[in-house]
Amino acid sequence: MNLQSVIVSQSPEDKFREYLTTGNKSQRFTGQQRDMVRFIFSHHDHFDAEALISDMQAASLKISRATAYRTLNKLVDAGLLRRLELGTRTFYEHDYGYPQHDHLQCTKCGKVIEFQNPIIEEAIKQASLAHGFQSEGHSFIVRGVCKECNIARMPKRQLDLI
Amino acid sequence: MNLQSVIVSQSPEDKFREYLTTGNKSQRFTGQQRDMVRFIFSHHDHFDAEALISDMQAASLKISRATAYRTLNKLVDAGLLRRLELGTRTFYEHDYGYPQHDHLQCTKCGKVIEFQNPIIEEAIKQASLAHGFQSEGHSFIVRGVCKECNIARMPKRQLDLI
DNA sequence: ATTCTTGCAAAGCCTTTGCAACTGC
DNA sequence: GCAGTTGCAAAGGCTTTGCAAGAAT
Repeated sequence: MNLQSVIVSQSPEDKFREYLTTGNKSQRFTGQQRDMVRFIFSHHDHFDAEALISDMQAASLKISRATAYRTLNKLVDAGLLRRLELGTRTFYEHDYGYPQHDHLQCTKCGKVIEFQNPIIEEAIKQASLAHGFQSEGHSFIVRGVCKECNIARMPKRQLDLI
Repeated sequence: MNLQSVIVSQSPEDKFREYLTTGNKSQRFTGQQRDMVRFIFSHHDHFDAEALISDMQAASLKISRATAYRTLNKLVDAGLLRRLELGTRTFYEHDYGYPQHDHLQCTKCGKVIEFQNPIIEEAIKQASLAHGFQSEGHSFIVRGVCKECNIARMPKRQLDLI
């Protein structure tokens, strides 16, 4: 996590519980779901389903693939997680308690860097207005090479010039 | 296509031929590849592999799935096509001869609207500078509801107020 | 002739799903 | 006890790939 958290009154676990029982729904909050929520909100920055499953298994937590996928979908629906489509793979990151931001993705090492820029909201507003579009969300990913990879790739001679 | 084309000196076909033989490569330009390039650059705005295959078959052009996928990858590599990751599906759009732009995607009807805004380049510049990042490209997709779908969903009473 | 491309079908990857056993409420 | 959840393994999409036959240069 690089950005400052947003202050929230409920714990992720409570928020999820609330979601599960809101409206006409009567979904259950199971032990496995509780483990997932706790694990995700104490450990991960952004991750994909497979990484979550193996990390939880490594932490001796019981988790089956099917349940992991099913619960991830619920967590997104509940507003706890945000889906992050990097290339063609789906990653997840904290949504609840974490500010809106965008991403720089390094094509060499795969690292993902978060950044914030209010200009982007402005661009969305302008484009929406121009096309009578009602925006609901966005995905903005800048691909390139991060500072570390850039230095590593640079021949020594060029480094001297900095 | 909604935006004004960029003037290019070579035909897409010639540019692809050039790519195939540039450097140490000695790749062949086959009839099927030629059909694909011609078809894509005369018909499609943006499309996915399956749509291309069935559209070409409907036009009585011979095309096998494997070759379509292989050639699409080459066309991206050659700079003729740009990959457009919408959600978790891969679409393609013209890159050569077509200006840089971004997308509004309607979550109701699936329509994709192109827009241009120089502010976005500025945002990329700022974020890259702040993180020592060397940007190579980006993907910016705004999800929401397009004008038509918005009107269709609106009760008659509210329409009267417009 | 040589080397690359094609086409089929099989395999890969990620994700969803049918169904019987199980469990939270 | 009822309705929702789990877990397995199978199936679903989309994309890649091994290999023998075919085509471009």
